[in-house]
Amino acid sequence: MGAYPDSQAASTPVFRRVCGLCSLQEWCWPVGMDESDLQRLHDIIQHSDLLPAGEHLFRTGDRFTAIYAVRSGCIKSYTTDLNGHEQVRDFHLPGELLGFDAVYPERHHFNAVVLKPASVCVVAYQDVAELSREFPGLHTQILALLSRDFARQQMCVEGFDATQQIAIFLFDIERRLRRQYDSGYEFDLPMSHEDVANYLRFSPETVSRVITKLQHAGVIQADRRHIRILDVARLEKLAQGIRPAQSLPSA
Amino acid sequence: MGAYPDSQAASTPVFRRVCGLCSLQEWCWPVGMDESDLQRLHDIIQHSDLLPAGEHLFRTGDRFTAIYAVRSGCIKSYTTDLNGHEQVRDFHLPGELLGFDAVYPERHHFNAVVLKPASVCVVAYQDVAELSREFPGLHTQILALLSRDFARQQMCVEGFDATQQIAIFLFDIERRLRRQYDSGYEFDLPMSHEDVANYLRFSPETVSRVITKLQHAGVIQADRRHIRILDVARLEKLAQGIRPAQSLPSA
DNA sequence: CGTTAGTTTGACGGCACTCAAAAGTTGTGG
DNA sequence: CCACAACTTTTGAGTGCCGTCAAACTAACG
Repeated sequence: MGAYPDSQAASTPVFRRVCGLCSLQEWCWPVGMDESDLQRLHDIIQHSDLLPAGEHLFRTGDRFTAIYAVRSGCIKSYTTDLNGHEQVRDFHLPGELLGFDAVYPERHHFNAVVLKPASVCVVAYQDVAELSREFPGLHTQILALLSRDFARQQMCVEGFDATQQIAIFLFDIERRLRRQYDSGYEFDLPMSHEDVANYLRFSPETVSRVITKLQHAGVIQADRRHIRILDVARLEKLAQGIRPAQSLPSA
Repeated sequence: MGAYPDSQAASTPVFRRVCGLCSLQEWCWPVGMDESDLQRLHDIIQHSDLLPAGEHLFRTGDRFTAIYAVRSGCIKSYTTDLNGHEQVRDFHLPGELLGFDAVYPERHHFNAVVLKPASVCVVAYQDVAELSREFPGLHTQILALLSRDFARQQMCVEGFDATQQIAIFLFDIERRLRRQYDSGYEFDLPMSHEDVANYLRFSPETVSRVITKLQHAGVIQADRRHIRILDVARLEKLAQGIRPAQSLPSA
């Protein structure tokens, strides 16, 4: 599945150092660093092997030690409420950060589990603090990434009804996956409909029904998790909630 | 209303320097700074006069120049979608920051308007960058505040139904107002029911109905915006979504 | 005192949830 | 390779929560 080379597997159990030239830089740290700076950065950042689905990066209550940058695959963050009900908080795709939630009060607020086999970069938080003293732009960069992800996450609950929500979701996921590999508006959802439904606070049945509806309307083509956007402009209109002359059959 | 002295009004139009000892420090910047450090900080931070309701701190698209810390009153942040519908994003109470949303791409993503006459502290973003070079802990502190506010905001959309959502909301607002002034679980909502409804994505009628229901159940006492929590434990249970033996009449 | 905005209350309808079952897919062991 | 189990997705029927529409009421302000 990997669209780019991903580690020459080794035997170390958890995280190990790999990179010659960190594939992360182009996504995460485009702060004005020269060759030798990057070398130092690589000495600090730890790259994981490919983590299997189901493995946890951290769990609620774990002590905050490091931040993670997703390089490939997909991470799901979720909480479990007092009734034992799981609530998906976010999906983390390549080029996105997670872990900053726990800066205060130094404990993680949620669980992070691998959904689709993933490799991540790990930076001890104390190293971040140290690094940012040397590279003043780094903290701005971190804030920019948090700012971007925050805005994105907000977007996903803006929908008025299920159709708009899911249009937003599909449009958003496609754009984020595109950062990694442009596949011409055709892609596989990294998560199950059940996770999508949980994330958007709908039932899995509703997700299925809406996708079917979008398909009948000719906006997308879908076979289970495999999605192909046929009419990008129309999907975007739906995502933006253009209601006048809504051309979708309501049933 | 002010629980603490708030500026000896002056004639300068927008923001001006005031403080002898910044009232913000206890909320926002408890980084190990000594007396003289604080003095320098005060030379940089600008304190506003009391801003009247309706005044905007910034609007969508405005260039990002500064971050704001609320000292008193209440700020509402909101967006307006393509249909002209207003969507409330958050309420900002004393001790909370806003403006970091715009670190990337250097434009504000939403509007910020004064709901209840407010005074704020303003820090030019370039000054933040400069300051944090001197005070390594400052950036951690900023991240901690963002982390806290982020977690809080997440919490407010976790509700399963309208009753739980509003219980969460009331419980949360009370706790945040308490930072400023402990009034024994009695307080005035700084925003209209309409804004609450918009924020929680309900209709104003639903908010009103739920509040009435909570009142009949003896959990709170309410007269329009004035709220008094009678049974804190029960409200917290509702907020946490304890469903077994739910003791509220459904009508 | 009149006007306006905000809140409360009621009746009705629709969107999404629940319950239920079938169809398709994936994984496992014989 | 096939059979079986477990899971995911799809589809249908009925229900309920909340939105919409509407009207009465209260508070605030000039």
